[in-house]
Amino acid sequence: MESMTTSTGRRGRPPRGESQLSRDAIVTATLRVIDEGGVGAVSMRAVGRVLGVDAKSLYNHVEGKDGLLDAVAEHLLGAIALPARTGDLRTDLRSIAYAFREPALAHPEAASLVLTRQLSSLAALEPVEAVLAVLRDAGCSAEEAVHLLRVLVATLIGALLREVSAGPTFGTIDVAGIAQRRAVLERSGLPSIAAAAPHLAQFDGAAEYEFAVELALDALAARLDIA
Amino acid sequence: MESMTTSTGRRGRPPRGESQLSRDAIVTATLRVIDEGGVGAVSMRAVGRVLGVDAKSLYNHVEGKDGLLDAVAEHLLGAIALPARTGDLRTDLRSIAYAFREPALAHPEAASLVLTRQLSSLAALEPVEAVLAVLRDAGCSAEEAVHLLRVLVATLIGALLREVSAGPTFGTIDVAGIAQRRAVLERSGLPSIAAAAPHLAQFDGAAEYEFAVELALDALAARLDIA
DNA sequence: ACCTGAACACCGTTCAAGT
DNA sequence: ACCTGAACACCGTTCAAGT
Repeated sequence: MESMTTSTGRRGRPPRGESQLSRDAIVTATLRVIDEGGVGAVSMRAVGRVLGVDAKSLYNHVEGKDGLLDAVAEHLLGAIALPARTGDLRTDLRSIAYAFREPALAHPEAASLVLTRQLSSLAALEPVEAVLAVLRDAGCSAEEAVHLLRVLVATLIGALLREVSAGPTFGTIDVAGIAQRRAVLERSGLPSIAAAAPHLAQFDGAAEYEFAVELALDALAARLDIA
Repeated sequence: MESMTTSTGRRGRPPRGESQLSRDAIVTATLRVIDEGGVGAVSMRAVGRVLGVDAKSLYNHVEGKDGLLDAVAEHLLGAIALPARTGDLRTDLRSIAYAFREPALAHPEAASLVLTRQLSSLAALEPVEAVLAVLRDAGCSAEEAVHLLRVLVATLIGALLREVSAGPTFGTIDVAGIAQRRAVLERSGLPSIAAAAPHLAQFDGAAEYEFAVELALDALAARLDIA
């Protein structure tokens, strides 16, 4: 048993290039930890374990645990596949909105990192550039473009945050679960909630996202027409 | 020095009612820890220290650390002062939106708890009831009311999350800071970002929130007219 | 250039022992 | 009913010692 561990009781760097640690490998390993146990399961030791390496080795490639989580968030942001522009405002913003959702759904447990952390890297700027470019093309001023960008992003982040934190337990068509939530809401004693209970007890992430995107696009288009 | 500590080396409950631990006192103490050091500074031991009590005593009033953070979030939600209804859709929703922002600003470091955690308590339902009641009065169906509620909440949460995480370092009128951020953005090599740099480098939380609220109200009112 | 042993000051939580 | 000592299995991080 003991002979299988990489640690041979010696000290210092292992004799051959058997570990091949890299920032990218670390990020991937962290994503695996997150996918399996959520962000709360991330620890330097847990990530090291996945890589067969001591936790302290990570410090050579990443700025502590916080830097590690930043790196994961940046990786996900970089994974956004920005669509080619067509020239139509609604089409283009809609495409970006859905592209933004993709990495969040691929790693739902990690999504809050992207949505919550303040990132200043270049990876974070690319999607911003894409939205601004579309808005500028539609003829709005730099100042207005920034404000509209921020409202749009706020809406998307809020919607995604709900979707990923509602999670599979809420989202699925689990008849028993829906019925139970509905019953709780009906018993709340709050009239409007009781009346809306059947709809409050359900949640279709895709449909809600679409609704939010279209409403935001409506508002945005209306604002640009009078501007 | 040692004589001042409450621990006398003995075991068991202290002789007199000197600790007076309660769920409420614990929540307040936790808020103090958060205000001073952020959510990351919260630990059972740190909260116990504020109260002059052993960390393990908290377990008699709160379901572990997670339950503690839930309790804080619920406390903040309960602190929302819901306005009286006037009967005008825009006026009423606007008032609720600003009421929602208040506790977040009072404890900016704690805001993410409210915005991020999934709460199922009754405290969390009151604001929902308020919004639904206004929407129902305006004549929209239960189903549409739920969707509009969710978009509205998503927008507010997204906007607040940005505001509190942008923090005082970003928000203030720190001329040097603004200039520096602007320079970074201009050097990014992304054309639309460079062009909008002066506006991207600045952030006025109150103004942005107002903009987001008005845009959301516009969209909402437009949707209700044709429904 | 990069990995680890030793070490430090922390964590959350259980449970039995006390009052 | 409620508080704590003892105890356990964890944390993040520094730094010098190794290759």
